Amino acid sequence: MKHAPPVIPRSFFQRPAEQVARELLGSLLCYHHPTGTHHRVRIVETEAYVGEHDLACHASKGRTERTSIMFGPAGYAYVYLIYGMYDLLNVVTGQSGQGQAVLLRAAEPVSSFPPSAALNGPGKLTRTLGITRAANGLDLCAPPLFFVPAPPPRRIEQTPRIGVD
DNA sequence: CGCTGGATTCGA
DNA sequence: CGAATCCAGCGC
Repeated sequence: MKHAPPVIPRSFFQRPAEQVARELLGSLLCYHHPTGTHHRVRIVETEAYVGEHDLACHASKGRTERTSIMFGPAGYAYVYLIYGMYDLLNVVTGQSGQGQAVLLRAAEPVSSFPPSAALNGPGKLTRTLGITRAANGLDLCAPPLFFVPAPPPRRIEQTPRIGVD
């Protein structure tokens, strides 16, 4: 017998960042931490960074060592350190060479989390899950870090860009 | 090789 | 509103 693997396939990410950002809402993010613990959270906020013509996108400054992952194939993690204290987690989207990515801005607990667990912010999300730049370049279509399909929220809000001019 | 600023968060 | 704190990117 066959069970459809409960993992969002790479083809899902090989589409425009804006669309992926929207449809990723409600999905579950699973992370098997090296220490053995594993987390499951529900994605509730994302933001699209649409390649070289998007001035807010790191890829717009040209392809460099750091941003090269964003120009690679979709479905991989682009994690980088911001302001020296927070790691932000992105998913590469679109086709190779476009430099698109979707930033995971916030989530909410699915399984039992300590009360102190804060997931409401791109920096706090990665801090709580224990994701660091060591996860940069990871394949997000297979363990230890992957997404599971789940019903989307009833209502989707769209707000202006956050944290950039 | 030194300087600068950033997709954030917290506290006053 | 400003500080905390790291390092990629760029200029000399």
